Amino acid sequence: MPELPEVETIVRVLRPGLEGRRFTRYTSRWAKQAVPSVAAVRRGIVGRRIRRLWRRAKYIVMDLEDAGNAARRKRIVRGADDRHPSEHLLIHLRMSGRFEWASQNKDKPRHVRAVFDLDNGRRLLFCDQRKFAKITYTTDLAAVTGKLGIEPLERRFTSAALDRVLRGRSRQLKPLLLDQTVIAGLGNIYVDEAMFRAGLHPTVRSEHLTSEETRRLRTAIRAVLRKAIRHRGTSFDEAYLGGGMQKYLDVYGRTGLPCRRCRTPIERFRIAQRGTHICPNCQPLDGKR
DNA sequence: TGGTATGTTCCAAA
DNA sequence: TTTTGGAACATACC
Repeated sequence: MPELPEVETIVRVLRPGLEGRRFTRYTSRWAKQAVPSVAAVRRGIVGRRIRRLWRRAKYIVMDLEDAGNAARRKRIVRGADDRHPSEHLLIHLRMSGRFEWASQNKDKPRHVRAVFDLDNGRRLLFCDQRKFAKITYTTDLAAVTGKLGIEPLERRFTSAALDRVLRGRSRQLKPLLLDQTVIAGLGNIYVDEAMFRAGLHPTVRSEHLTSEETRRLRTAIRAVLRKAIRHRGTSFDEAYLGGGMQKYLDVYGRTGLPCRRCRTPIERFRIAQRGTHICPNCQPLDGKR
């Protein structure tokens, strides 16, 4: 489910309830979800304060306060300080991970895989129908996130930067845009949406884009992500937050419906095992590419 | 019953 | 070496 805009939305929603709080208890109902292990996550986070909650690509990142006692301090990586905390809890939601605050006057949430208790008595539930999500405790953030590519909403993501990405290899455009080591945070929905906005066919070879097409693609990626964040992401079922972006999708999930721009029916096919949606008229594939 | 799913990773083949 | 395809992970829904 979640791509960059959904993860960003979740971080913004959770931040007031988590920053400054301390974990008092962590229990897991799905051991394989915890990395490196349930015990290691528990040792790493219980008793620790969450200094900051932020997002890197599709990861939810919690910076943990450095340990307060001498025994723990010894274990901390050298150089850790307020600006560069050395201990982190990372959550990757994969296909179906989601957070929910425990509450008595609601139905029991389904697929609860982990429970986090906080020092103010609140309880955060982590649910994950398909059990693909990962909860990682690490003292080496770069070991987890170091291979991720550029953040598409950062200033550094210029047309020139995208141009380098596209020309540095010879791949079909869509699989390249989905590659987290190249651009970090795009998923199947927003890649399809961005390519539609840019008028580009998903199988175009990346190195063949003109500089004008590259500029259009950069603008399209940023616009679609910003719009999705503004609408709090895309919801596909009742489970998720109530984001409203699905109302504004142009191609994803609109197979057979008329293109909003030219009325041509939207087509769906498969690239790299991913359902792919295009308007064949707005996203032509000219011969040589 | 079989096909599908918004993600990632690993392996094999080209 | 790079790119691509397939399977795996695990479950629910249509």
